[in-house]
Amino acid sequence: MDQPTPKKPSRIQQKNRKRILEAALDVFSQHGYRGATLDQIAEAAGLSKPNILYYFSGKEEIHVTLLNRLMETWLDPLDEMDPNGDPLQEMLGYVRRKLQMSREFPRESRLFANEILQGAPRMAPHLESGLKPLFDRKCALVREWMDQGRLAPVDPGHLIVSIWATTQHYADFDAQLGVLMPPGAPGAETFLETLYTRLLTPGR
Amino acid sequence: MDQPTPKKPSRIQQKNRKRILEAALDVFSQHGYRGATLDQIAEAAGLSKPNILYYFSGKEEIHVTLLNRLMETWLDPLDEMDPNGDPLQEMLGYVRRKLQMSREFPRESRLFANEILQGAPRMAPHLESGLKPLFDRKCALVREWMDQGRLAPVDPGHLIVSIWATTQHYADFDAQLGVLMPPGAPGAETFLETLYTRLLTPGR
DNA sequence: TCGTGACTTTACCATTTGGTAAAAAAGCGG
DNA sequence: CCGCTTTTTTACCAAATGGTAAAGTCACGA
Repeated sequence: MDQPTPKKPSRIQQKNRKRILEAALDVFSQHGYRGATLDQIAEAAGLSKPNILYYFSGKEEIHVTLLNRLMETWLDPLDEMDPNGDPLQEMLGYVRRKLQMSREFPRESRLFANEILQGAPRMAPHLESGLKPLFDRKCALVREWMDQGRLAPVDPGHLIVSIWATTQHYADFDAQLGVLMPPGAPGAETFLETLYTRLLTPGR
Repeated sequence: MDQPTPKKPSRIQQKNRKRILEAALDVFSQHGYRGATLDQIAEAAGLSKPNILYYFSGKEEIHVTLLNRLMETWLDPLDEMDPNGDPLQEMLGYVRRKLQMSREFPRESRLFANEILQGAPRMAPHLESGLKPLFDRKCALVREWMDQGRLAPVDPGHLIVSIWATTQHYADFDAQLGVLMPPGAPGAETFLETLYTRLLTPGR
């Protein structure tokens, strides 16, 4: 009932595709799309270049596959925000999850940042169809909370964007932060919790 | 008294170097270092490739020149923070100047972001020698203000980093924001002013 | 106006890069 | 162990790319 045309992928195929994607994530996140080469990916994956092209039709398909996989998990923290929870705690929980995700998947974060920096040439559709609706929904939720007086009023859109900005920064600008602060940037959680608590706590 | 070894650059030399750097800023900021090609830069500058290599010894020298010029102006807003001014107003003024700079020089912002994302291979020395000392100095100033009770206490380092993150985001992630919000993201100034006012206003 | 040095162009190169063809080698069900 | 499919390797290729050599062309002071 579920393999009409695409045959089931063999074990070895699954394994090698995974290895390639893993290697490609390393390379793309470090050098960007154009800066990455198939040879680099091949070496990192421990496979020959033509062998990689046996599993993927080209460089772009690898990249697109990575972006697709990324979008699946990238939006989870935002999606998990619960309309029935305590507003402030929900917001802080989101900040915490997003920061943790940046820390846990810095390569994914950089892959994303690289793509956006370059004008999102291979991801514009995803933004429109995947991110936009969720973003709008959560903006509405936040606005509702504010209207009810359960969060201090600010522009919901800018609020969410600022959360992305601050949390992603720790992954994407690691090279800069490493020069300025003790590695790992301890205290980021505390700082961001303070920041958003003071911003969002209602009633002067 | 000021041309010991390097002869004075002729008018035409000045003009063409400027054109090349202008074109290179376009190209590098859009495609990153490895994604940019000399041919692209040449075309954007309206010069032939070998002609460009008459003015610069190679691709890397153009890039490094841009980064050097960038650092000169990039730190100005932070430098302008006045120890004798009103703490909160100084901080808000810094946020405003930084945001304005991101808006006015988005290419420079992206050039910088690209370089950092890639691990700052051509800029690490600048960070250490140019940015670090200024950063430390301003952290000390902010901490002083907090100790005097003139700003609400938070980690000064994370505070400054968060200002970079939020303000740069508007330039660097333009492609993403364009999908989510009305173009130009009006209201960013207002939002950031609210954010940092609530964070930093002393006394509960 | 003429020579000389500053600037440009034309014609190339060697390497790298994404990608292909086809032969060789594994796997694997029977 | 056989035959067929899946996987991997070897040997290439055309285009792109950073860069060079050397022959012009231009500008301008004497």
